[in-house]
Amino acid sequence: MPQPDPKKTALLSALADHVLAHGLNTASLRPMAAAAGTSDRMLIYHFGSKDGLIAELLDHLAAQMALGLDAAIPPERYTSEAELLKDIVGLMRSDVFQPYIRVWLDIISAAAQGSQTHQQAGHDIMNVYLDWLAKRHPDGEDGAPFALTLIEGTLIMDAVGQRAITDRAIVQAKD
Amino acid sequence: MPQPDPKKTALLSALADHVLAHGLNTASLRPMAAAAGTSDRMLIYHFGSKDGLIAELLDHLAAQMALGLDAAIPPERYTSEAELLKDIVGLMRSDVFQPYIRVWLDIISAAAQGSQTHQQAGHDIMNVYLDWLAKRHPDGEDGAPFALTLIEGTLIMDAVGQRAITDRAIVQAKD
DNA sequence: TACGGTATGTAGCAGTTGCTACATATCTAG
DNA sequence: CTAGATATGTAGCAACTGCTACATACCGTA
Repeated sequence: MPQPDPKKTALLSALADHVLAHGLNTASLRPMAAAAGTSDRMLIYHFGSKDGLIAELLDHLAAQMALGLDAAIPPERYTSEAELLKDIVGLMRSDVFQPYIRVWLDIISAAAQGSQTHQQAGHDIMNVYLDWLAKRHPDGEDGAPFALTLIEGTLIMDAVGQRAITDRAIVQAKD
Repeated sequence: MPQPDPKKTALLSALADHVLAHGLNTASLRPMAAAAGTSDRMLIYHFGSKDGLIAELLDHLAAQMALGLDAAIPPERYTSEAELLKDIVGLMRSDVFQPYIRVWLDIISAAAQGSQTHQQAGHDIMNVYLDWLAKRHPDGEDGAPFALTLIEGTLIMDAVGQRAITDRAIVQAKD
């Protein structure tokens, strides 16, 4: 019983835009509602609670980002891990993906604090990303976990303005 | 003019305990004050603003964790990168360090959202950690950036309950 | 003993939080 | 045509946010 529910989907799109622009963990109902052209009252009505809203919103965002990833790097196997890593890091630093990275790090932070909602979403997203990588990595499924972990590390480095460390790390990945 | 200011230091210790137990980004003045045996009024008086408090608190926490790291793994050079990584990941998963990791991921999240205070602290912490690693890594300064980035990645994997990916990644680091 | 900085308690302000009560519209099925 | 679900607006609640005004205490110096 997959119910697309166009109303909710429209809301989620507007909410996603707002969260990508203003952050996830600091988002509160009233500003979100304003951005979506409704009231906090309506958000609770449709999603039951803020937590319910966040759960659906994270699904929506994950699907959105997955589409973007496929479009940016088609599923063809690289011959060099270093090249793959370089392309991905470049992608993550692009204006298109930066907002998603910010939300992603918000998810991580909330998950680490014990939020089941965020941990669940993060867990699923990682599985999708792992598959995505396995299709492109020279070593397929065998190389994906390592590459994925390294890429996540680069997100942290970049977030605190340590791009130089990122850059030195990825060239040394396979030497 | 280094002013240790024992009053502030005592406050910071209590505040650090509270933040390690309850999270950084969700911490507000009144609960913190209660944990430190004062009032929000006094915290503002001593630190000027919440942001000022956070800045000093992050310094305090960073120094505290640096001590813990030195105590846990003395500065002796490993002969195997895999062994070093394994020990560090084990350390980061220990009950002693888990609270610091949670705070660390809070710092990352806030830094990514553009907080100068958090980005600055995160930047400095990474430099300290890089030095720490260089003294223990088989390849010294040449190997530290790679190892550091990989370790940061493992923190994210673990946070979303994907320890299996972490484990597969670190055994493949040097093969 | 009077004075001036340091320190601290009590109240409070204006704004925000997630969420609810209640009334009312709109739409759909019998 | 009418009953019941679906949807939406208006108000409001109690708790909490960072921060400030103000009055008062302490405490070393002159």
